[in-house]
Amino acid sequence: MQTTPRLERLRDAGYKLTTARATVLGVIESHEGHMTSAEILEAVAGLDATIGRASVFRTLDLLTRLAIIRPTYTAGSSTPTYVLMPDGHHHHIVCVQCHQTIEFQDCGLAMLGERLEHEFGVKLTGHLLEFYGVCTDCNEAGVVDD
Amino acid sequence: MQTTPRLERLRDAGYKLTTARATVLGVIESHEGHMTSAEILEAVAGLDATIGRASVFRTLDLLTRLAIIRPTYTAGSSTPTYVLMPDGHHHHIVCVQCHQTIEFQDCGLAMLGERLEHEFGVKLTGHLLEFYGVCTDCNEAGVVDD
DNA sequence: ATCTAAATGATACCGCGCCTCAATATGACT
DNA sequence: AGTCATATTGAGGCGCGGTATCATTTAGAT
Repeated sequence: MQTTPRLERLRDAGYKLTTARATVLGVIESHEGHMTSAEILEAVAGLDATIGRASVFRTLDLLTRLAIIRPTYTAGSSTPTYVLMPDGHHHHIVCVQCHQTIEFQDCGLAMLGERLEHEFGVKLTGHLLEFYGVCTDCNEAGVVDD
Repeated sequence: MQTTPRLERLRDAGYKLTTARATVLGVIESHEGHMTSAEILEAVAGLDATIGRASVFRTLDLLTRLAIIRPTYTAGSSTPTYVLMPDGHHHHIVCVQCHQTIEFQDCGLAMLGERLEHEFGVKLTGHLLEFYGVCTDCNEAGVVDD
């Protein structure tokens, strides 16, 4: 089986490296952005039709628990989009009008993270920082706001 | 109709102040924490049985668009929990094992926000900062991790 | 009081995500 | 390499969260 850094993380955590898991992770990694579960399901089915829906969802849950990906709300109230957190963290801006996301690098959060670990006795593995606002396009499109 | 600061925000944005909206917002405000849609539905039904499910979900969407609340996926991939963002922002730690959330105050993000506004030409209204990790309890419960 | 348009509630519907369980594949051990 | 225990899988069905529809009601302006 292939051996990518992220797959190793699975093994290190005591999980088996299976085709289903490798495929799901591969899909997300190659996309390098936000994907809905529907998109992931479709892409996985395209690569390997023998992989079942259930396994995809199970893998998504697993990857989430390992802080490799993170479900995040962007559009409707349902169906999260999954975002890859290459180094355990991710940062973006979400336009509340058009749901476009702008990713950005960052940030003085490592320090804050360490402080929190001591303060609350937790072991942190990653973080997500989301800003909300109105993007340039939507702003110009002219919402009667201010 | 009642007049709370947050309800005024609805009116200012051009929305009508209805019983359904006031009730939903009241439920979330009085809970002051994370609530699933099921919990909100139940609480609303308890207060006013004439309010329909659809309106509750519509209101949740509306409040989200106004950055008054924010859905976040703390547990599974489905069913987000809604968190109140009193001042347009919120910060918490999510345990990836038991899904407990620890809220904390913050943070040097105002400065970062301003920088981003200039850099990307967006108008920010709020932000959410989530840390992921393992809480003390789960850590002691002994996961074979390191 | 009147009027208009936004908002509501009831219901039915759709599809995401989960559960179950027998079959399979992984990784450890010999 | 072969064997074995066990985690994991895939298929399919199910539950339910969330949405669409539409006639009715309500907020708010005049």
